[in-house]
Amino acid sequence: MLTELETMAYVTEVKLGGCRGSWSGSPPSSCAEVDLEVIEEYLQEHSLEVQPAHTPATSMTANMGHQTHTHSHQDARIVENSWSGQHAYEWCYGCHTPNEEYKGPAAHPAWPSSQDNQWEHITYSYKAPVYIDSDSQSSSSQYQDYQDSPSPPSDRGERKGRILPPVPLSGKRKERLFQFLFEMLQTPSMRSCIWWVQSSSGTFQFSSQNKESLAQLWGRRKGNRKTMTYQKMARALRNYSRTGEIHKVKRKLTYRFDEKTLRGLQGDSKLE
DNA sequence: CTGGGTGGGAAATCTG
DNA sequence: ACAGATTTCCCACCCA
Repeated sequence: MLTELETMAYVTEVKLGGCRGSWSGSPPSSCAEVDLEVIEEYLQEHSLEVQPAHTPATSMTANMGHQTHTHSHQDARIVENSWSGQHAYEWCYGCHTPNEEYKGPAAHPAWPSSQDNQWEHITYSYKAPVYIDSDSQSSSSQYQDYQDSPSPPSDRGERKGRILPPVPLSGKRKERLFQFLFEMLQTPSMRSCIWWVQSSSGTFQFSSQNKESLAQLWGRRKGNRKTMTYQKMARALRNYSRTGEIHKVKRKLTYRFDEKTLRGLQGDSKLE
């Protein structure tokens, strides 16, 4: 198997495939498909080290590349290889190392080719300053308006997850979709799948071309029986508009974390 | 018309 | 057993 460095190099290369939109909204355009295998492996090895030795699940390589192909037996394999949802994730207290290095500002929405030391801690705790993206300071003038949310009717009220009892992770909480999404948002290598449109407001967008890959990654992480698709993942996202964690913005493939949710996600690491 | 997105109801699953 | 959080299906609607 590849060494970490090689893996990284590969990963970054794969997606760096020359595609760069300057602003936030412009997706890393026609970026090559993302190699889930590599990314997932990396994520598992680094961010999820706390996790049960995942099966040498590699090998089913190069299948997922094509997000939109139909899967049949592939599903089965995914199931087998997926680490059945047992994800050691802690919503509030992390078993992670405070990564100061993560001062984010990655001026350009470009893949940190090789200097992405950030990969080292894609743990669940990030430094507050959300990974700045293209647009936080950009000309997103046109996207100012969708701050529509008057103010969360405090439906689901307080960040139930956020303020978890200071109990040691006796029962590890399963990672939630929005947490996963946030994590991906902090992962430079996932830029071709998802990125911040305006990190300050928690607005992010999926890549039209790689959204399926991201969905599959989510599905695998959860250890679902079938392959996760963007459609299904989006359905879950829609549920969030009810509970308030994430809201849809009029823009295509764009969503926005609720303020509280975002604060929780960001502050998560500071709590330590 | 078609394809890509979006919205949701509803039932099935999983997990704590 | 039960509730919460999806997951899975499926259908309707929109818009470019």
